[in-house]
Amino acid sequence: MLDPVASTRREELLAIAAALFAEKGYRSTTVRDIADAAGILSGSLYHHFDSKESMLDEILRSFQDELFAAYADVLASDDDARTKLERVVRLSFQAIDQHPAEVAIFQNDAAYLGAFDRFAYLAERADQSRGIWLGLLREGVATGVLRPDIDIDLVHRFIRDTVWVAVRWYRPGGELTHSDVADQYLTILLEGIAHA
Amino acid sequence: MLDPVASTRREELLAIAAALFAEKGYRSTTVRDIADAAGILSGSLYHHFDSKESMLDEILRSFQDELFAAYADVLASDDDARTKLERVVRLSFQAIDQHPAEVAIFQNDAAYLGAFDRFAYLAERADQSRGIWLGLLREGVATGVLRPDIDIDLVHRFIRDTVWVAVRWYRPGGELTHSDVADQYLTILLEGIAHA
DNA sequence: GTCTATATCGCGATAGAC
DNA sequence: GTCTATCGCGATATAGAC
Repeated sequence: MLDPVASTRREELLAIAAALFAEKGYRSTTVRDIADAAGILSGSLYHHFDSKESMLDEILRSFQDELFAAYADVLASDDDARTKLERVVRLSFQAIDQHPAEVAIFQNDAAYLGAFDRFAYLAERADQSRGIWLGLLREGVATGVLRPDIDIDLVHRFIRDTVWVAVRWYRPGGELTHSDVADQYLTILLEGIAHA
Repeated sequence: MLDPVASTRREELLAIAAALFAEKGYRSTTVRDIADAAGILSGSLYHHFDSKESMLDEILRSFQDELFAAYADVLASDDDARTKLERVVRLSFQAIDQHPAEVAIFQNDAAYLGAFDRFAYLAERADQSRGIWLGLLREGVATGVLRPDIDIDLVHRFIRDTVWVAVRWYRPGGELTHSDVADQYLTILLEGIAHA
């Protein structure tokens, strides 16, 4: 990126596309929708991008790279399993706050996109994420900070789903911060809602 | 329904359509997809149904009616709040087991469909469901069976999302029954995963 | 109840002018 | 960098034969 200003228009268009993909779904968003929102004609988009698919690819790749780099930082620390688990949860809610469109696209369209070679990396990232969670949960049980009678696989799916699905209702800049949501969620997850 | 046999073909076609809508999304499923899966040509579908939209409408309406009738039974009982809460959770996982396609369609396409007058009842049902959950949670806090320091609205969203999103990975007839999943989920929700 | 044939529309993408 | 103009395709839906 020798000249960041030169890529401004390109990034602007990607942001517009991401918002539309998130709102209407990738397949239901037309290149004309994107062009309309950008105030240009559909043909003009092809000056910037090869195809609609390329736009999506660029959006998802840069987000995933950023997210997994952040995960790697947590895992490289020498915190205990429970702390790492909390940090990964917080990181995820932060990602929803900072990149709601990217998360929504991933939530809504990843299953469909995974079938294409071009988006095979989405499945790889999902596997990688699963490995991270299962590792932390196993470590938590082994070191005695988590209950021994839980089904690790099931807990993983519940955590993953509940965290990411929050993108459907969480609004950046709203009353609740991502940190508030993470606090409440970790309380429920770790201690439950039943009165002691 | 004077002659249930006469409607068999119709219901067969609706089941085929529901499975495809669930798998690929409503908008991405073509009437030709449905006709192909049924072994007929696309034009022939219009002998049975007005439109693709009518098919979806019929699928969603009958499912929602059945589900909310079941909720009403639980609410009409004189169980305490915690028991009712558990029963509603179990009922929901049972719905995923028995009507996975309908649940998946609702999960994936309701936000988009809600914008159409024809599907306005989806939003009404969502409100009704919210009312049920909030009522039970409030009652639970008031009667001391739930922690007083939880954010009722947030807990509602977590429960709703986690329960229904399970349709993405739960497989009817698989190793885990819907009852197993409900057991584990209620344990996590009520007691948490942290070691005491 | 399904077929053949087709109308009409909107899609992603392209070529070349400005 | 955006425009005009358009291609080829596949979408929903329809009309009438069998």
